[in-house]
Amino acid sequence: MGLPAGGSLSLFCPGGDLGQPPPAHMGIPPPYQLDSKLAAGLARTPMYPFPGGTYPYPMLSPEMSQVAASWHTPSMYPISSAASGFRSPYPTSLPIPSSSLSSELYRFSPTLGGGLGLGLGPALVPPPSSKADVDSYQSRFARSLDKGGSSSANDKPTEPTSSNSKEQNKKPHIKKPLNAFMLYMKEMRAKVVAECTLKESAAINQILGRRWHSLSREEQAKYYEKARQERQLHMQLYPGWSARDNYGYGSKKKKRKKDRSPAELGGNNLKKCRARYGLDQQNQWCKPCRRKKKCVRYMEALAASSVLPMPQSPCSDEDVKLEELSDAFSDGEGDADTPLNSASSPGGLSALSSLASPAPEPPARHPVGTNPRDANNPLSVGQLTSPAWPRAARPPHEAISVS
DNA sequence: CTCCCTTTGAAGCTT
DNA sequence: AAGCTTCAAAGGGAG
Repeated sequence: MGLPAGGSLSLFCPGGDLGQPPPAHMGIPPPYQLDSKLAAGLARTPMYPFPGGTYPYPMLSPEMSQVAASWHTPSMYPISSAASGFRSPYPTSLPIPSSSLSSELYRFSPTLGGGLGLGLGPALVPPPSSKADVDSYQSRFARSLDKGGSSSANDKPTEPTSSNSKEQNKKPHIKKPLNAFMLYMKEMRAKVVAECTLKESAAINQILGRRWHSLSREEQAKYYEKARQERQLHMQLYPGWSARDNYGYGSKKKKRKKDRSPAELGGNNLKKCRARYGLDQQNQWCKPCRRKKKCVRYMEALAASSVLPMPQSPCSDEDVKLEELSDAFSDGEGDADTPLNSASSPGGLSALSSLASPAPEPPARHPVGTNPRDANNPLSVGQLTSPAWPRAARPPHEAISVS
């Protein structure tokens, strides 16, 4: 599905030498934060299999390295002050450097920064030193938020300024500040897209994820610093804001990847069709499941079992889609063997990453696209320099995979 | 039209 | 405290 049809992604990005994923600074934590999470993250494996033996993007080629270097030229990150501070622990106190403010503002006010805000020079916009300025930024930001609809509970800083009731319904919500990787993605996405004909965000993000790992510490530090500044500015702009405010935002994505272990929830009845019937009995699946939508049976079971109603996505496509992905590599038999959960969700991954131990054991299973049985798989354990799948402990729910 | 995918990281929530 | 979940961006794909 998410895969570029046809498989051979090399077509999408000529000159790709990504078959040699860069260990780069694998395991090197952010400069200011030596936590296991990142280390775990560094070892993640892309979910998009890149069949055909080549990782289709030249992100790691020397050529690209040069490009990447140019991307981080001072002109792009004129925040030399910030850069200079990367090495040392951050001065945790405000005030935020003006550079950071501007970097933040581009995001809060798209009109200021455009899509690739990071590319903006810092001093383009003065920091919201005055309340009027802050209000201005807030309102701009709020206006930029309506695209997804919202049901956020809080939203104190931004009241619905829109005229129509529809927009009032979906109160603009204050979005989370971008983290380092998100900032990086935002900046680099266009370049990756330009270099490759590939446009699918999922695939692009995989590339960006790998590139992220290939970045040097200093390069990553820039983004961590940026992210930190974003957070600080965000706190300034919206003192009372909490990430919790956005939970359930838009009524979608809610618990997208939540119920990963139906068994835990109540046995077979609470299994989704895929888990209950297996791949080879898809004809038994409920219609939504076949369509990769909510599993009605699951929903019913949930309701019947008085478990909290699941507003979303019980029939997580994770499994299904990953099946499909994994099927591209190994037919069927490996299904239960595929790291469905790992592959699936951001949440799952995050959770998994948090499980990572400093010295992860060799992965018991192989992420999609790293099937060692596939000798041609560029992402196979043998070929990857970063096979260390962070999951030292296998999530129990993997057992629910249909065998 | 709506939701999913896919990535990492931050933060909230749950146990 | 540790583990888990959600959300942040993005845009094509799929139903």
